Amino acid sequence: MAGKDHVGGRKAVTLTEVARLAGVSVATASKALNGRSQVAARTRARVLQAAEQLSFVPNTLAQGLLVGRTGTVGLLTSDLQGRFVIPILMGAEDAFGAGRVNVFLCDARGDTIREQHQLKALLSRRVDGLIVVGSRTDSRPSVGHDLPVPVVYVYAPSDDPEDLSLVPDNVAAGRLAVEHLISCGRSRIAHVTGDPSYAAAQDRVTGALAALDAAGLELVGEVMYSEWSERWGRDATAVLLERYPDIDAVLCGSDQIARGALDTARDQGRKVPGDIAVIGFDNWDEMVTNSRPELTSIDPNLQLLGRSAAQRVFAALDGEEMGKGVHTQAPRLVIRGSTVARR
Amino acid sequence: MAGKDHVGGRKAVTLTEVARLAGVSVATASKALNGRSQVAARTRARVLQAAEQLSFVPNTLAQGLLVGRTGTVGLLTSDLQGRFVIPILMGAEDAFGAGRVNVFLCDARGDTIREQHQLKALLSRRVDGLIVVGSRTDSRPSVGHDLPVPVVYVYAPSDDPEDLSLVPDNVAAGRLAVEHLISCGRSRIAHVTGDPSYAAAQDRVTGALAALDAAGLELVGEVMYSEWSERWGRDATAVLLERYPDIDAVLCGSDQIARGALDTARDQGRKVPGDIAVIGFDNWDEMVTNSRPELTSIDPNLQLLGRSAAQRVFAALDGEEMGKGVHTQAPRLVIRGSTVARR
DNA sequence: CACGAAACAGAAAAGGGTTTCGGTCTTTTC
DNA sequence: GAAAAGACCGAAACCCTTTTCTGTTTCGTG
Repeated sequence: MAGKDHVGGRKAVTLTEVARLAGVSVATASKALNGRSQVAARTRARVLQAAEQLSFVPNTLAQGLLVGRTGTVGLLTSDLQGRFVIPILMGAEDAFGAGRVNVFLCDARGDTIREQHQLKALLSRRVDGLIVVGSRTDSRPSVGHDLPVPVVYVYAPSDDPEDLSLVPDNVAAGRLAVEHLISCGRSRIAHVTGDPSYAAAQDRVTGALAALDAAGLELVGEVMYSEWSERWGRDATAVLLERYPDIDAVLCGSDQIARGALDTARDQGRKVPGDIAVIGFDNWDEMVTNSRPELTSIDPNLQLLGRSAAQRVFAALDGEEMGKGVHTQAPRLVIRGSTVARR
Repeated sequence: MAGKDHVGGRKAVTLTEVARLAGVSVATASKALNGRSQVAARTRARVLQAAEQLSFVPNTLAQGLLVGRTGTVGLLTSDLQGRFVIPILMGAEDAFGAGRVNVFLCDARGDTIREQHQLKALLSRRVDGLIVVGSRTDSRPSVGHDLPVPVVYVYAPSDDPEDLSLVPDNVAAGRLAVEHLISCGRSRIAHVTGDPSYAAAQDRVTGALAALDAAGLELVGEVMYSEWSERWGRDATAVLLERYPDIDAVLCGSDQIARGALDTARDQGRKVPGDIAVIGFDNWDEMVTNSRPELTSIDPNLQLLGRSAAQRVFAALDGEEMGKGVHTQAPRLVIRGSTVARR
């Protein structure tokens, strides 16, 4: 008997066994366990005790077969590795966890074939909904328009305007950053950012330039594009300080670049934030709290984004209209020592 | 018809509908789709075409109901946030993805009640196996001994020796680090590490001391414990350099601490690796490649750990003996510029 | 005591797929 | 020409749970 299902374990208990032990029919057992009213108190107690004794757990799959809902959602990501996916995932898992929904996690590793495969697997599991999470804010191909379940795209929007996409508002983020720098009394602001092929980079530039324009200011020099690394932050800032020694703020396209900027400023004896203010994007905890000084950053509120996605799927399940188009999530400014001196 | 299931979608297609379209019984349709031999070639073609036309996807749940297997595995983590869980998760998801197993992801947020809840949910979903991932290498309470499915603990071992646990070998890691420093000609080695309540910290110390002992050396000063942060790395290294100016290597308990050490060394004009070698643990990509110089580190091979866990569950499903006790995963030394000068 | 009304228990169907078994139709062989 | 063999298809059972509907018992009341 042992070792039949697996070593040391027993097969899962079914309602039939509970009913037999309690000496009732499965129908009665079901009603007793689900609090239906057509069961005598004594009978109910007997059933409950039997269920307890066998540590019975109802088979959600069989339940789902009846109801037509599985209470599961597929979360299809293209890049788990990436920092941005995790907070989104947590937000979604959190929102779902509250109701009794479980999440299937699939990582396509950025491979389209693989993604199709995973998609099919999820549909065959009859997920009630689908959340597609990308690793860049650039638009991505839709997974299809006439799927039997609602789909929400997060972080990376779908290229099909009929789909619903939830993305961080990087234009607002750029604007917010510059407004903060200006409010700190800065006026000679330079911008070092990452890979120009990223929509995130372009959007932040757009927002930053708009905010500068609104204040009657201009960016110092050209936007410096390259890669999202500390190294580039260091190198670019070195060039910047040589070419424009009088800048009083560096707007950095990511927290990593910002850390590089802080390092170079420090190396060259420029005080932060006294001589130069530095601000980053992403509010990546480890980067932001370990630098000297701690880094002011724009938080894209990714966890909220994940939660919203989950709520949208919930709503769609309840028959609500799904909505479409790209919706943005407002960012949040987190002020630390790199722009405002600590008393 | 539209908007019945959800906006813009259609209900999932069942085998019955395919059979009707093909003009055969469900039995025949099933056999045709599954390559059974008792179907005429022409009939089979008709069924396949019908399935194609309706884009039929078989209901894995219904299949699982028959077979008694769902082809799903629960992955129960206590802390998704943590850096260590993700690589493990990826390794497992990867290994499972190859076979047709899908992963339910649950995050208990470090809450025991919540964990029990999730566990019950997973069992009610009839997962075929369970992987429990912790965020520290300290042992954790077993989720129970007589569950109807095989369970593997990863990173954080179970406190029940009857359970199977897979953990990184931190003793070996400590040893490996010191051996590397010695092989680089270092002999005056100090150790700055994190929170002493972490088994990881203690184990690495054990390994390090053993390696020193084997080489006839002694640690310079006491082990310096505090927290796993860059700040502590900086402060501790400053103290160290003042108290023992002649040290030629700092063994750091994490990559973060090591980055702090690098910063302080740089501030004080000590050349790395010329004057002082620095080595960290975890091989955390962003930390390790962005420092000046790049950081030598011990990689705990977490992805392999996740993969092993998946394979163990697979094996158990195939009726193999589960095994028990704590098994360790050998670490890997990754040499970079902080211990060996780049030509 | 008899009748109606509750109260309670159980049989059966449903949900989607697979499999077994039995039946029909065609083909081969003597 | 008849019997045996094979090829092919379909009815029905099964997995597990819920729900509806029917049947039985008990109780209260006239």
